[in-house]
Amino acid sequence: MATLKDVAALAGVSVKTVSNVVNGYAFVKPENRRRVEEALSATGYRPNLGARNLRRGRTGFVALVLPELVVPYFAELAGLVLGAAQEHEWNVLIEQTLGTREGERDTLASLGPHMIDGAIVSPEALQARDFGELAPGIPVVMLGEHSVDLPIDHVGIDNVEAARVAVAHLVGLGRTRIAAIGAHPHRGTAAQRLEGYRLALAEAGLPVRDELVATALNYHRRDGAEAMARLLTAAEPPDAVFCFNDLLAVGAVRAAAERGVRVPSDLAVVGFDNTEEGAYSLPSLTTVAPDKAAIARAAVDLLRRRVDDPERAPEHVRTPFSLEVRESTRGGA
Amino acid sequence: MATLKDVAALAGVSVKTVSNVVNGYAFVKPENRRRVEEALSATGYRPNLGARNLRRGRTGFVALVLPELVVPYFAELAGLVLGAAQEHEWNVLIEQTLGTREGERDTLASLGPHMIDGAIVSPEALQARDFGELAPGIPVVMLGEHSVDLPIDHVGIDNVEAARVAVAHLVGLGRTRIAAIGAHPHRGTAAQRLEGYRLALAEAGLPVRDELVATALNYHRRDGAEAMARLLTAAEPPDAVFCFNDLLAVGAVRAAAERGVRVPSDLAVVGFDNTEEGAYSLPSLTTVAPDKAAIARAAVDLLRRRVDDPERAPEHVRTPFSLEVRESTRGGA
DNA sequence: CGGCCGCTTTACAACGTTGTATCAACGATG
DNA sequence: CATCGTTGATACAACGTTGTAAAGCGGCCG
Repeated sequence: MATLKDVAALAGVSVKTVSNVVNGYAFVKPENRRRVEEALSATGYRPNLGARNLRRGRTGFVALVLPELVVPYFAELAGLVLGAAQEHEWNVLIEQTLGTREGERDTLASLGPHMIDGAIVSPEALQARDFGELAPGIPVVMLGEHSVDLPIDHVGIDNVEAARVAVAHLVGLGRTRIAAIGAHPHRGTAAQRLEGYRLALAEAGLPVRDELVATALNYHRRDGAEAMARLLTAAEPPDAVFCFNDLLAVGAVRAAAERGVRVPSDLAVVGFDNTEEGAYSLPSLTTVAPDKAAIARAAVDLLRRRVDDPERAPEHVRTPFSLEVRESTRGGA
Repeated sequence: MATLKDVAALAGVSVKTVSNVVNGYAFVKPENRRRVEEALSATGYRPNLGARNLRRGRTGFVALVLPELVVPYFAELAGLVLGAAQEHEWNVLIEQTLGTREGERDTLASLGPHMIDGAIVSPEALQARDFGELAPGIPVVMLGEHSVDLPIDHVGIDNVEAARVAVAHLVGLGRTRIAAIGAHPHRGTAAQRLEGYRLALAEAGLPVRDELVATALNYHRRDGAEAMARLLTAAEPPDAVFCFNDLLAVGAVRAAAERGVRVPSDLAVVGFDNTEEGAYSLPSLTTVAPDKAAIARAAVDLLRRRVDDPERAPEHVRTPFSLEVRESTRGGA
């Protein structure tokens, strides 16, 4: 592998002159520039980024820390972050937390100080809170959960309002026994969506029944199916359900179908995340659609600004969302 | 950020002694070891991986190059590769090709020689062929496509046989007008699955009808739906369809449903990849199930061995698969 | 007692790059 | 003609780490 030294020797100039050419320094004699460029392509020189970074103190890597890639929302988001990062000439290192905090702590602690310029973190459960101490000094942008008390940049939608809109839509269909799937003891977003759920019910003068609020410890299809199965055994089963993500909704739809409950006529279903899967499922899912591209872009932009100026005040960017109304709440009753 | 020098100063020993302690060198006087360890934790020392790697010539990074993370198969695979890589103390850098080769070439060419120890590549279209020249000298393991002529390590299932089994299953249900969705001019796997399809038909004494073989330029849900819509306009529409991945199958199922064609009674559907989505869709998808965990493990293992010994002969690892029979081919006419 | 060996530590160089200081050549200015 | 500023090139040091060679210090053996 050719180094600056090799190129310099071939071109008959000093190492620094080659470096200058490579970095576009203006004052190089045309003659020398030509010779260097020739030597560069002759040797197929590629700068050693490791060495360059060591010298410059930047690495060109950012970490994207998220729970699981198998969750389509995160996969879609990761894809968009990859794209956005590319425009900043950043390479993305993906770390899966899988819910466990220890492994996470280790990787980030060892990787943290030197190998990454910053991190975009989609926190699960408690992680948001103690992230500051976990990665001291690393520029971090947080996704999803909005913890105003933390002095950390943050991007996300208004979860309370989004949930309220979703449930209000169900109310507008005339449903009265509206269930929720996705309550979670430690997840900030879960608390916020539950809050929006309660708000919408209150606005409609409907009671909040505890037996209609189902907990989901993970947000996978299986959990949605199990929760729905439980809800359907109630004396008075729900006529609508708001699921805190699309996977839960997919599971819920299946559990309903397996028990002969028809969607949307017997049960209207709303999901969250607007994954492509939900748009193609049978029936297609009405869902809260966060602008994922905007989230990815905002996160990377925010991280860029934080890296450039570590002292700036933390910013909270609120990205837009919309409600995609599809078959799972259309027609029927 | 503390460096070896800082720690050495604090402990009153040389930089190298600290380095020795950090790296577990045996011959350090207990007294010194203790002092160094104290200084280490007092300063919260973290080795600068960039510097270490520059010195050692290894980076601890591997690239995972794949078409798109939004395709669930790749998301699931990526998750598994991340896990497998962790056991080798590798960090994974994910690159999306999005089908375009230029961007791909650039990233890998610049990243290639110095920042990654190797790459696991899931090639799309032509990429397999010219990958050797694209990333000269980088240890590479190829996924999916089996090009025996390339002197490159490779992991994958027997696509011809898998497709044959899938279509044979449809034949076994008594279907006679069996369509295929996913033919592609440049994709190696597409050619192989088509081959298996033809084989199974031939074995059953069924003709291969060109009008029943649908091309799909991408393997997204939309493409499956469009292809199915075309197939259903035929004079004699198919009574079964073998889709080259689950996304195509999901799209096909939806297109069928929108036209009142029932699955599986009117149309039996088989997918490929065994994504979770297919297991929960309505109806759930019969699908070819490659052992994804085995693929991920084999790929990382193979890469490890290649990195350790660049001269070894390329190996082709064939991972197992099975056919998951579900609702989309169960019961019905 | 001299030489050798094993343990322990250290100085030094090197990985490949870039910032800084320096120097030389040159034309312009007073 | 002396001085200055601009242009162009270079040597050197440094980023933080580790491999190498070597040296100091015992003790053991001949």
